[in-house]
Amino acid sequence: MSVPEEEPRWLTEPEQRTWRSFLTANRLVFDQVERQLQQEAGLPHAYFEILVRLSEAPGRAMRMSELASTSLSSRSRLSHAVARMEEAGWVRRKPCESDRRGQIAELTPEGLAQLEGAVPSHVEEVRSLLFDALTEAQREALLEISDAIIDHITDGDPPWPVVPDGADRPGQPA
Amino acid sequence: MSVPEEEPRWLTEPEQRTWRSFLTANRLVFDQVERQLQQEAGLPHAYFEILVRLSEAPGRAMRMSELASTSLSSRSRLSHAVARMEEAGWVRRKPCESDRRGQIAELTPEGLAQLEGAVPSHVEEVRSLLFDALTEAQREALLEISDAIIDHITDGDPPWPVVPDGADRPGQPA
DNA sequence: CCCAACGGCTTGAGTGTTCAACTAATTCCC
DNA sequence: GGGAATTAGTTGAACACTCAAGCCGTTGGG
Repeated sequence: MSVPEEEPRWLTEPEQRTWRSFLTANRLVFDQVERQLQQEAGLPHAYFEILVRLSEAPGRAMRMSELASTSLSSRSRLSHAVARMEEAGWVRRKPCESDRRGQIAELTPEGLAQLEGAVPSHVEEVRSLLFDALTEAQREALLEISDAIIDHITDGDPPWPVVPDGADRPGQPA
Repeated sequence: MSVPEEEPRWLTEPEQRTWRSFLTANRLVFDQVERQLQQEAGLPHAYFEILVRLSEAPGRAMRMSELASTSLSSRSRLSHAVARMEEAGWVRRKPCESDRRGQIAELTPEGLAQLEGAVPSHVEEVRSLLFDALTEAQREALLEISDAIIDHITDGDPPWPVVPDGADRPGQPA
């Protein structure tokens, strides 16, 4: 109804095509990842990511707020998610010693088993959806592009370290 | 719980980094697009996309099933979404002449106004989130990569024509 | 010391998405 | 032509996410 006074900088035609393709590619990939994970392991991708982050943390435990930011989740979302996963027995909540406001989420053995059960087919799916479609040069370009976007948006303050520090097991995609 | 018998093809370390960055970049971009559109125009991105597709269709009307596939929406999702947008007065349902099972969704003037009100700030957001982060070469690479992914997944049968055919107005991102 | 501001986390209502089940019209094909 | 299979679309229940509000702890001046 109300149109801003200034004419916005429209997208050029190539930009628009890029945006639409980017959007489409993303929907296709992530919708399928979501479906696959839900079917094979009965968990949404957001939960999977939370479990991955927890599994990589020292002691397989992490402060709620830290877990929220590393898994790109709002606090609210994480709260709901951990509540559900606690019911499922995959996660335990513990009070935080140093700050009585805090909560620590800890991955249970059952949660780890759940995660490890979900990983193989998920990895397979990611490979077949994404990497099988790309040449090595494209893969590399995609990494650089993604990092450029992340840097731009977070202003050089990425939500998690680029190189995961968990060293005792093969890396998990998240 | 049940682990497949064959060791899956693990992701290489560069592949894993690429996947994580891709995932992160995507979340950052699309979460923000969603938030922005919700705040400024009070509609989710999925609804916005539906309105865009409708606005580009001849007669600003389209069969439900066609609309579903061009907007990358499930039939169920579209049904719910159109129901809501019909309540809001943005869309009208009409019976389909040639197939009495069919329904035709038509964009109302109010719906068009809603869309046109939402576009400028959305375009601005897309530009500042995505294109401001990329060089022209990267933008081009992103287009090629996205198209490669789309082709791979849809097996050369993209859900909508690459070049939008609406000609009487500046292109809208979706 | 105390009160106000802040930070960490949870909660509940509202909304969107999914999945499976369902109705109804159409097509296939014997 | 008639009945099975298919296609179009809707519906409701289950679930996840968002937003705003709220509850404690903690911190930082006066």
